[in-house]
Amino acid sequence: MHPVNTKKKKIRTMEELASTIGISRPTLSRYFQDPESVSLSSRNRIEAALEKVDYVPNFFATKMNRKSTGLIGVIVPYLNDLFITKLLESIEEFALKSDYMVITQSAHGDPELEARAVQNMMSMSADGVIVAPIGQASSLESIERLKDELPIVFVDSRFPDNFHDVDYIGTNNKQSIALIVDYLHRSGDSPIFLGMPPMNSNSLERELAYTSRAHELGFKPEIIPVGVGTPGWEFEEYAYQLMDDHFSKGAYIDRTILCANDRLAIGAIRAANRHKLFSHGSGDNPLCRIAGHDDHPLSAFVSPALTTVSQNTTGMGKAAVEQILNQIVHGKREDQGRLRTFDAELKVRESA
Amino acid sequence: MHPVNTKKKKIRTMEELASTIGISRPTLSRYFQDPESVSLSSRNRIEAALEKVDYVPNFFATKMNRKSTGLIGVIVPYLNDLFITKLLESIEEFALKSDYMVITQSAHGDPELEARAVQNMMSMSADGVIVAPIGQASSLESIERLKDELPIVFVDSRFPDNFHDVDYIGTNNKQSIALIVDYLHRSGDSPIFLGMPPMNSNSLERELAYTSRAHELGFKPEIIPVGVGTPGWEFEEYAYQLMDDHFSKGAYIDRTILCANDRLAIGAIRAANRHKLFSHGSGDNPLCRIAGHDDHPLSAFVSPALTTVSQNTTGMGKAAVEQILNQIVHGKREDQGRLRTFDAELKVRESA
DNA sequence: TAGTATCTTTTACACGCGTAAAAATAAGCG
DNA sequence: CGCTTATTTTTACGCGTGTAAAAGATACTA
Repeated sequence: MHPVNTKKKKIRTMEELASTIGISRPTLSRYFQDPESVSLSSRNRIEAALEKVDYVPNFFATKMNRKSTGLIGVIVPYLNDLFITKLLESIEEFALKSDYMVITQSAHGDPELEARAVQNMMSMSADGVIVAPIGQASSLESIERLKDELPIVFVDSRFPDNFHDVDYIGTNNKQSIALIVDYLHRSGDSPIFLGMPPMNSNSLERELAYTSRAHELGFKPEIIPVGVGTPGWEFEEYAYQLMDDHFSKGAYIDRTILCANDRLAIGAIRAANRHKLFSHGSGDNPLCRIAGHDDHPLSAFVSPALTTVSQNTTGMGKAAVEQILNQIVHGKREDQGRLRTFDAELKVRESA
Repeated sequence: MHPVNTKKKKIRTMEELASTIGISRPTLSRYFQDPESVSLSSRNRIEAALEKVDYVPNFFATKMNRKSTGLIGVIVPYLNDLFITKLLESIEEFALKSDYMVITQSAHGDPELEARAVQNMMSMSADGVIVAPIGQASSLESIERLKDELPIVFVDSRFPDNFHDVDYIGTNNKQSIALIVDYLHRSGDSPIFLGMPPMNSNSLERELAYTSRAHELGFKPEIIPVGVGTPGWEFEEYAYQLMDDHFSKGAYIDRTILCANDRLAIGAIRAANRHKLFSHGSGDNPLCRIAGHDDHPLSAFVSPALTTVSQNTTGMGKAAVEQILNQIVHGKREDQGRLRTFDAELKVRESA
């Protein structure tokens, strides 16, 4: 299979290509935007030529003088989280299906980088921007400016006290937390709650949902106090340290711990394993139970496999794209943003 | 803290801004590229004006008629892998330090999307492109074209039989595998090898390194045959299914298994746990040992914690940026690409 | 076949900014 | 203060493409 070194002739500009074909450049331009907009004869000549030639339209020139850039921006808080990357994959999948190109920028947990990402999106005149904000630390000012300029949609997390006119796609935390709380409550000990440091809206919403459901079920909610120091974005490590500390003191060792997300749960499970709180194989009931939230891709692979509730990342990605496209097409900016929340499904595995 | 709604005046073009300041546009243009290139008096007037105004330069126009776009493209095979995202974070960190903007495109494991990503990079005239190819399935043709047009660097994985003139940054698989093989060999049973389906260069290199080291140490290398069916990119699931199957038949249950990467190891550990192959707490020696490769961010959190060797992602990201910048600045395209491989460190934890 | 409606292509201009060359200003110097 | 040189600013043009308006081609009717 020796590759025939048929180096195609390199063409640099549309002008050049047009003249070699023998048509005018604007005709070619229109062909690239919609092959149907050109007569059949021209189309055939163009496509024949494209076979024998190596031409890539200039990205900047094509986007420059155009009402719609065909770009959808995505701003994510960080990348070292498989839930976020799953969401990102889903967004890209559906954006591509609608012939949009996705430009992704990660804030790497840094508000300044998030602000810069916002600038980039405005600078590129993205048709719309899907934002998974880093949370409380976000620069509201910069996101405010983004909102004034471009259609935006929040996904995963939002700002409950601001941006009421912005669409939001997320998990129905009230439902998902109730689902897992109910399960834990009826299958054993009532759960206590391990939250994340108050970084984004999910953090708060899930804690409130837990408390509220506890009251409805008639047990006393109990929340593990957050640890000291700055936990950063290393959720597993944070939860591990915190719970290892507690377990060492004999605290919580026989409790059912509901974690605000799977990454925390994975850290907590690690701590529990270190203290042998799961008595596998020895017949008796485990002392400790741990449950999570999200259905993180690796949650089925830890031991004991994590009982959790699944977030519908595919649905959320699809919905985020739909909402942003809706704004792009209809240009509607209503007083009240549309909220689309997705119900979670219970994933009973081994840890609870 | 009611935000003072000091909506800054929106300025759309540099022309507009220049006229409100009272200087010419080119002066402003030069200020944005290098504030020092403008006289102090102009600089002060410009900076004073920028305080009171909301202006973002047009991304496309600024990149269009310029020899250097200031863009570094990064093409990754997929995003659902924390090793890749760690690498990505490192690349972005160092690119930003050199005032380059990073454009990331994921192939999502699909050769067609990878080819499209390549097109995008050429279309955007990135100053250089860092490519972590999806591997054997990659469209060599499209990467070849990319190489002809722009400076490129391979990272993580490469094409051993082609592209000898392309720089490569990766892990020194020979060293890293020897490191872990030696450790396993001297601390217990000699390891057998669980590879990944032959998808990228690491797959092959690590298997060869294992075999070679086995011969040097004087034990017979043994490689677990790859499973049937298309394993896709779900390494954990693949390894879990494969090893669960073997363990069910009693195969390999008392062996030391070296996995080609941590994601496989996590799947294998899960299978081993299901078959209770790690007899924790019962005093006797574990029947089975499992080791990985990469030091995946979650490998310390599975149980038993994964013994592995760490890839230096930070160093690799830094080196990748350095190499691409080197090509950009010196424009050198030598016959032989520079290979920079990083040694790994042993991370002894619990699983072996 | 002339005339009109329709479809296609081309001409002509615009987009927002970079940059080389020209002009203006400032600085140095006797 | 006039002249030369160094520095800064401005003028003028170009980048590669989109797109509205004008021109041309085609089809259809009477």
